[in-house]
Amino acid sequence: MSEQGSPQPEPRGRMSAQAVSRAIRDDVINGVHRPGQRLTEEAMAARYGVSRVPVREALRTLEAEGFLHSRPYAGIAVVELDDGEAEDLLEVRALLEPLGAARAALRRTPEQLGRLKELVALGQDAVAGDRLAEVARLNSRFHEVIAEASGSRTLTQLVTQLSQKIAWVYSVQLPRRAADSWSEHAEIVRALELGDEELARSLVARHIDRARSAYRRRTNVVYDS
Amino acid sequence: MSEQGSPQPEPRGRMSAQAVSRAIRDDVINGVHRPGQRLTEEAMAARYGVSRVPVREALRTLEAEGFLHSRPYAGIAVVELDDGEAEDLLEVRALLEPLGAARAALRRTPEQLGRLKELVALGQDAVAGDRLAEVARLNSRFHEVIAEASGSRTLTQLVTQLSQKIAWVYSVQLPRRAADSWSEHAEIVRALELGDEELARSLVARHIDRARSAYRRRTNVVYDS
DNA sequence: GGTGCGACGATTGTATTCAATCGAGGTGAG
DNA sequence: CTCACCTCGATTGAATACAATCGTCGCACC
Repeated sequence: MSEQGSPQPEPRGRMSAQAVSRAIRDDVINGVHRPGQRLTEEAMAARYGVSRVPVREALRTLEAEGFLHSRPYAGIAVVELDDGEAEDLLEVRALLEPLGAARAALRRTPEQLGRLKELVALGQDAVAGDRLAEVARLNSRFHEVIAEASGSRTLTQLVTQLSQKIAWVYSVQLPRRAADSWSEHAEIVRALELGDEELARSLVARHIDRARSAYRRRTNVVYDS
Repeated sequence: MSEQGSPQPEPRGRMSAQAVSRAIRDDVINGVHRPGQRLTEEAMAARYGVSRVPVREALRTLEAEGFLHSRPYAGIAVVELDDGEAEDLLEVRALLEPLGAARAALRRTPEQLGRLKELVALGQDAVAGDRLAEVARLNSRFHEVIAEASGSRTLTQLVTQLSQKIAWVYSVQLPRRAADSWSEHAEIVRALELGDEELARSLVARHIDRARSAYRRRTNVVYDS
């Protein structure tokens, strides 16, 4: 454990348990807390400027989401990523997201469509500006919003977990990025706007297939999703 | 909120946070806490014989798992099940579990095979003895063990969440049960023992399809999975 | 010199206490 | 009579304090 130079790395006012949860999750996804690293409650409390109680609640949440692992009295640590983990995540996503997209084409609200367009704009902007962490975050959010638009709470929850984990895997394992996927995102939004169920389904399926093969080649396209 | 006659309904010694989490989850699945019902921290603390702190941690865990829903200062309540929720769960499971079964056929250990055989025996016994809650629990466990045997942490986590939710949906919405599915379970175990990937995949796919159509007919087979 | 045992420090788990916020019920003015 | 406002009770959110447990280091003993 290295000494902590800065107690509050992001002093965005005093955080509550939910905010602590988000902050720790972001720090895990962005590699601030590395896989296998042990997270002591007191260190987290100091880091985020709260007491141990909200920290514990946040850690339980993240444990349930699969980012952390704990055993009684043995402490809590960041999950170690298996080699096959990334491929598993992409394979499962390849099963789930086309289904969600097809439903979203039928059920999306105008508000959701607007948010998606906004996300595409922000994403393309972040790509142009080379802001990697922001690209990853927007990517996850994009797929989460589509899942929400499917109207299925089950799909929403699962896709949200998956896309966050995928962003994590990418950021930890691959320090590169891709730009093209955001034009595919724009295509997907258009299909949703048209309400074309099968087009949305196939576009998302192809989109994710490309991400998978790009990942397999370990080259170029990353942060794709 | 009716008055609490019995402070500790299951006095299995003093519970810790993890045990409280399991206990509340079981009570939700078995309909003790009904959908929409608000769960105050103090009532839970009294019910399970601990203070509010471990209760809060358990509630955060269950919230992340999707059984409960909370908003700041608005309290925490059992999620209300949509009408389409059950079908969504079954549809997603129909996508995921055949994949898990195929992998399990290749990677299952002898220990896991033994546990599955034991579960089949226990399940058939519980069916014969008409112990509904136990049948549901064993059902979930059976599918969870197969997912574990797939060697994919992603699949394990998702299938575990799904099977528990499905047990919940069934127990809340349908007060009937089925016996036959356990003979199908036995068939699946045999395929895993043979190491036949495609047989395992197709048996699980058919198994879940039957559960889905049974559910749609709203008759006979329940607690099937 | 190696090994087993025991005490200490560190960390987690829980309880108690206090502060912040929300909603319901009452009260008074219009 | 209706509605706005305000006060109060209840509940959640957070901090502090205390107890239980684990790992490690050191020492005695074999």
